[in-house]
Amino acid sequence: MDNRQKILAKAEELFAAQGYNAVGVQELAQAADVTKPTLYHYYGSKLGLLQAVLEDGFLPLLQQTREAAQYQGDLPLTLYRLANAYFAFSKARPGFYRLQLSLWFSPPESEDFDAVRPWGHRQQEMLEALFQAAVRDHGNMKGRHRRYAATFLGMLNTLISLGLNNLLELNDELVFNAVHQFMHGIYS
Amino acid sequence: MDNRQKILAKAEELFAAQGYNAVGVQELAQAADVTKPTLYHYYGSKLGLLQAVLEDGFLPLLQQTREAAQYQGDLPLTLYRLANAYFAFSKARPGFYRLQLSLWFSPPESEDFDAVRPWGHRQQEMLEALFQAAVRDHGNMKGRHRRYAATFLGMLNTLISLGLNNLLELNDELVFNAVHQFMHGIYS
DNA sequence: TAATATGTATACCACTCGGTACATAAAAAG
DNA sequence: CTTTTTATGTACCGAGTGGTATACATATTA
Repeated sequence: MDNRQKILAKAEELFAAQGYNAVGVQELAQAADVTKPTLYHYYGSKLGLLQAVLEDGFLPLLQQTREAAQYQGDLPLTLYRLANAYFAFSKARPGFYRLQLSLWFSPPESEDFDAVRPWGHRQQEMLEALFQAAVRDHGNMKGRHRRYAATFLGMLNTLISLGLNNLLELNDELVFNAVHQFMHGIYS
Repeated sequence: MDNRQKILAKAEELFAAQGYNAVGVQELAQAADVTKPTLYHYYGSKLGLLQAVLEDGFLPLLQQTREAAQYQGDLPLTLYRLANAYFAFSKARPGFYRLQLSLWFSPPESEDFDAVRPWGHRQQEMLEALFQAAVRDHGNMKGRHRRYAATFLGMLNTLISLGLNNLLELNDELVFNAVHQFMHGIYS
């Protein structure tokens, strides 16, 4: 593994464990067994490193969830696949998912939040497009696709953060129940 | 308003807007129109100030929600009152609620998280006691009170954070729908 | 009026922060 | 074999960090 990747991996690990602001560049370079100018050579700044970490995690997440979010006439099935994709990703890369969640809830005026904002929008857009497409078959959803997208992702993140803290097992039964409960909220 | 309160109010405001780590003690004292030793005179340390801010917010929150969480045989009604209490509080003190949420999602090894942890537990205990009490009338809930407490609070926080960002209006209809949906998840 | 807390200000501490100027090493290209 | 690009190390920067020693002012109490 070259220095570039070593830095990226350690950054994801330390940012997830201690938070972006709490980790110093010096500490980071030391943990990656590299000197500070080397780090700056590759990533330009601490914020640049954070952005690289986010891109490294969000690109595969978005790719995998986009595939699952293709609507083909069966909304519960699509949501089921989507929830599974999210759960699988959070299990495969728990550190990144933790980091991403904590950034998402960080204060709206901070530079950390600015770094996740665009990725949050891309997720939101993907989900909105899904619920928009489903309006054809579920007329009563009309005009609510934005709200559905936000609450669905919120529900998933609630469950995932419980899963990350071992308070819940993210198994098939849970996925089924969660989607069922969410669909019930749409029908009624 | 005396200096003590001025410091506390500014701290809540700045911590909520920029994050605990991103705000310096110097900056804080300046914003409260006070010198640094004055701040240390009252609160001892930056962490001590954060703890005071949390106590100042969580004590009334817990008091108001505890009253709403008294189970008297009607679970949907209790959850309805509880959700209303949470929503009302988040509207009354949006800055504090934001801060509390962001701390709750900050990395588990950070000192910020240590500061909210006990308050999170007290909320969790209150909700567990409620669902525990409701087991008498809802046998199928048995053994799941921990999960119900966590997911119910998670749902409320999802909605509240959408409300704080003006993506959702936290009105009576929403409370009704949310509780209804949650109860459906219990029955089925 | 004297003694005692309480509150506030000046000036400083050692340390860490993110970031960089500059020299050198290694490798690729001519 | 030289030149140029890419990569890494040494040593440093000014600014800001959380925190404090100490003196001074203002009340309260004896």
